[in-house]
Amino acid sequence: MEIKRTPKPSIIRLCSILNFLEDQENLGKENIFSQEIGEYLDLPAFSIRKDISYIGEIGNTIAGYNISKLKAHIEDKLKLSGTQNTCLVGLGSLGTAILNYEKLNSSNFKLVAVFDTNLNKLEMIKLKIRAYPAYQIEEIVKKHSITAAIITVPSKSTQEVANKLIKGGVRGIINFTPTLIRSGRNDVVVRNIDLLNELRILQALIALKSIDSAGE
Amino acid sequence: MEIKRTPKPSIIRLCSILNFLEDQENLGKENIFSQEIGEYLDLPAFSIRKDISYIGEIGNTIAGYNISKLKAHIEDKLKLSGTQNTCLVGLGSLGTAILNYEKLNSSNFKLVAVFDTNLNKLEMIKLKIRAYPAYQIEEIVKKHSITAAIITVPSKSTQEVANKLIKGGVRGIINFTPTLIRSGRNDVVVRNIDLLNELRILQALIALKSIDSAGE
DNA sequence: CTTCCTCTGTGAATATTTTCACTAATAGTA
DNA sequence: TACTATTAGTGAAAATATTCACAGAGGAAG
Ligand SMILES: NC(=O)c1ccc[n+]([C@@H]2O[C@H](COP(=O)([O-])OP(=O)(O)OC[C@H]3O[C@@H](n4cnc5c(N)ncnc54)[C@H](O)[C@@H]3O)[C@@H](O)[C@H]2O)c1
Ligand SMILES: NC(=O)c1ccc[n+]([C@@H]2O[C@H](COP(=O)([O-])OP(=O)(O)OC[C@H]3O[C@@H](n4cnc5c(N)ncnc54)[C@H](O)[C@@H]3O)[C@@H](O)[C@H]2O)c1
Repeated sequence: MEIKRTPKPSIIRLCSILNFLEDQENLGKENIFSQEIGEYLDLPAFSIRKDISYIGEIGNTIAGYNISKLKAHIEDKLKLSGTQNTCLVGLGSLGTAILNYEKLNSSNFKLVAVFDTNLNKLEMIKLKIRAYPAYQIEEIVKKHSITAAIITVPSKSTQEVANKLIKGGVRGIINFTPTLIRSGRNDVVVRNIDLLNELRILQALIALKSIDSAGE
Repeated sequence: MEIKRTPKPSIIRLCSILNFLEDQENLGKENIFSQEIGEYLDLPAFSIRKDISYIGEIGNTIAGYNISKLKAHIEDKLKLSGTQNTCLVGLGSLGTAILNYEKLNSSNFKLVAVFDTNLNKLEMIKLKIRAYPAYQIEEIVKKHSITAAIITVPSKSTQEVANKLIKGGVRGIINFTPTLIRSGRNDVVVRNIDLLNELRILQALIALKSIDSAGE
């Protein structure tokens, strides 16, 4: 059944499943059961099967899933195939760390530009990725058809940078800044990742778990 | 009503609300309406009120919410007050960037230790935070009652590091590594943050939005 | 003192997501 | 062939979360 819509949580889990499948394929595995995927993601097997079922029938009743087939299927249905031109804004300590992230290079996300206001820093880059001053964001984003961006600038510049990116045509932003971005449009997706907020969520969830288990 | 349990998504949103309240308080604001909070978080006002209502009545019908009162109330109910001893494992480029994160210093999360296997790197630290070799993780975590940890080691060492941390008594882990952690226990909370996975989720959600709006 | 206005808090309705129990497929085996 | 064992796929039930519409609170204005 093609018409059924996939719940957002399922989409997010499918991305994690994809990641796991890549690892398993690199380890030389060819087939995998929902059970095994579930163990990795700490979810029951039926939940994995349900997630996969949203994007169509693909498994085999006796050998489980063929890894490369399932991988291709998820990529296809979630529109994860094809190269996505990506950029990074803010070449401070966090931005530099992200440039070192080797796993990104082997993915379909291609870092084609980095931006910073500070020209001295720009001169220090030894990487092959072209660096530009921040005032060129809109122009370069357009020129290279950049669709996704990673923001690692000081908090107060976040919204300004986001505005420029969106104006240039970026449709997805990962924001490592503590300032939330408002895009004002519903065709732009933003994921905010803030360490302090994550720590708080962690702490609150731990407290919740304690209550849960007290009730058992 | 005290007995009602707070949904997990509400808890997570309350953490973001708290963050916003801090900013507003620093800006000198004293009172705030659910409407304003909602605009910031891009949610309807009734949703903000509902979230707050889970932790009890606190608002005023004419002036909205008193910011410092609401802040204290959220902190109290979500058990976010009190100092949490925290550590960082893996002092590479990402770990170093995180040590620079100034906002953490003004929070209740106190970084009391950093760990690395590489002793040369340990010698290079100029910070006040004590650094230890990785084999001391369990011992130091116990000694300082560390409850939360941030992992930024190479992917293959992730699970091993997590095991040591949990053995020492850590109950919350933020994992910046692409390898998911399995704690094997339900009193340990893990938040996995992987850039590549986030980019994929972004891309998949953008595709989903396109479908959505096509249907409108 | 009454009316009006605005804002919170919330029960109930709706929507979404997860869980469960079962069907069907397939291969190995006696 | 018939039986067993194993695993995917899936409707339906249950659980969870979001949305909505309105009651009630209380200050301001006349
Ligand atoms: N999410 C996390 O876990 C986490 C961790 C650490 C830091 N941070 C946040 O990430 C951001 C960057 O942190 P950092 O330690 O790398 O800071 P940093 O000061 O080292 O780097 C910021 C960089 O942005 C550049 N910049 C400033 N304004 C700019 C603009 N308008 N356009 C383009 N570039 C601009 C600066 O020149 C600098 O190179 C901060 O907002 C910080 O709070 C987040
Ligand atoms: N989530 C993200 O956005 C993101 C971005 C970049 C990198 N990463 C990931 O973060 C991790 C660290 O990245 P990096 O660029 O800082 O790498 P890095 O190599 O610069 O640093 C890793 C550090 O961990 C130390 N280390 C190795 N084994 C250890 C162990 N068993 N115990 C303690 N310390 C140990 C090393 O000595 C080194 O200092 C990697 O797994 C990388 O994939 C994540």
